[in-house]
Amino acid sequence: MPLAPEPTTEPTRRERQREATIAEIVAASRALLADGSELSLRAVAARIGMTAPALYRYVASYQDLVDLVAYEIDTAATATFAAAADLLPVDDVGGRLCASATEFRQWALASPREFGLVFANPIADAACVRREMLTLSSSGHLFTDQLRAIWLANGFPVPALDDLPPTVRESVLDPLIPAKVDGIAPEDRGLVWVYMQGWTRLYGVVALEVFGHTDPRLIESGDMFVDAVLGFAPTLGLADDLPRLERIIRRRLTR
Amino acid sequence: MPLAPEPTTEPTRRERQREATIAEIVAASRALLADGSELSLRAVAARIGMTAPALYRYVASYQDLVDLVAYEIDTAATATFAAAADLLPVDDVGGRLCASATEFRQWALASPREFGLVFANPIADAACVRREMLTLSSSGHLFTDQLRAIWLANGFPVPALDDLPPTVRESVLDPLIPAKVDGIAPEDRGLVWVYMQGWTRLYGVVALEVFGHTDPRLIESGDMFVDAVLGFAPTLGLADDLPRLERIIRRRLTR
DNA sequence: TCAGGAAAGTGAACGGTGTAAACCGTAAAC
DNA sequence: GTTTACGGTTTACACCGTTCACTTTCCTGA
Repeated sequence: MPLAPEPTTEPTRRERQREATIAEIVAASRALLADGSELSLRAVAARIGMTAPALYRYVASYQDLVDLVAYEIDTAATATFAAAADLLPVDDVGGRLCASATEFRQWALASPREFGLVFANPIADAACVRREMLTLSSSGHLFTDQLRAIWLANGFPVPALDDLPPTVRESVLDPLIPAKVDGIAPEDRGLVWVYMQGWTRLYGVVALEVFGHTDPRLIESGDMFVDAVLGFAPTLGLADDLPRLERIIRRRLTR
Repeated sequence: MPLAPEPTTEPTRRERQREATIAEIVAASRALLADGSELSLRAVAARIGMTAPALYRYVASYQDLVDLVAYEIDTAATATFAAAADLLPVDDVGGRLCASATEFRQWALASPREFGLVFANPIADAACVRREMLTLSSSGHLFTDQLRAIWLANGFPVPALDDLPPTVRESVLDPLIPAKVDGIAPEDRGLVWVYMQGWTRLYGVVALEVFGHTDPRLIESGDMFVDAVLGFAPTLGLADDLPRLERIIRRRLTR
């Protein structure tokens, strides 16, 4: 019986074909979501000229399809968050974070269904596959990277490991969340805790706005979001930059 | 043709019967959710010994049923949040808010589907009925009440109307969100803005935890939640009370 | 008291969903 | 060149929300 195929061998013809079909499935799914249609196996299958049961050759279940699509959407969206930051100079670390956060918010409001798929999909009770999906989420990597850039630039105060609750210390030393911590020395891991605090607040406003559980006029004006971001900025040593950061944020709000 | 029936007339027999059936529908729906089953018209109908189409005599659509159940769940859950506060003396205004907030969090984690129904149900695109549901949400009333109690007790600083962005000023003067503002003088309406900030942060942690998009160990320990609440407490003039408030919160975490 | 009518409930049906099983042709693998 | 396994279809099942036609039941007004 053959061992696992050569790791670095070129993909066989079938494998390439299979990969292409999967890409087609994801593309059709995203197109459906963008159209405002429901994401369903039958709709996806019809769009790529197949019958629904055939999809089970590529996807174990409907939830599996959702996870796959969510992952792809997340990486694609993260690319736009990064692109928003790249419109600013590399040394404007605070501005870049604000730009990405704002782009995140704008994306969420413009694609609430996609946001729901990626960021409001219960992961709690599911198996390890869905858990590891969480740690692979790329948007988390982007924001941790940007946070670290800010910290490297201005050295804002970060809690010492000994000042953290035991469970928090455990979590920042060996995180189960999407975060690029390999480049952060263990004694500086308090930075990850700051990230979690910031992510919680960003997620809070955006989820609140997307689900519409707040005054629509404040969603329209963006004041609630601006306040949330600027309210956290001082924690990152950006207190002196607030007016400038607000301009950066508001510039992205209207487009 | 008869006008609308006398407003204060006692309900006729049919009306009482109808009311009872609606209550039965809600009870069956809540029982389904509590069992972990899916909420469906057919399941609800079967549980109360009816067929699915009969439910349309009481509910206009599935979404309408969801809204109805969500409303009832919200008021029932709010009662438990209030009960948690009532275990503390009336003059411990800060402790009471912490108790209610913690009870809210515990309830959300224990009943994620109910939480999703009430607090993560898109309201944006729907009609006015769903909008007004938002302004009727009772949990918002509880928290605004408790916030006002704190403010009356210790008079923490509140932004002046003139310091608020125009849209925010508009929103706090004539709010479209669940908030009991009738008893708050217009010049003190900055308090409502503080409430929105607090609600945003509370909602953020809880939603993040419920959806599992964070380290499960931090959900288990509750450190993220404690940090979020204590992080906002100073805004409410409770900076000197943090250790005591933390004890109040943690006491409710484990049960 | 009795007829009329509205309200409540049933059954069948339509179009939709995810999913399982049986089946088949074709392309890859030995 | 045979064999195997992959990718696909067809059929079917058990659900779902919703509509329609029909019946039963109960309240009401003359």
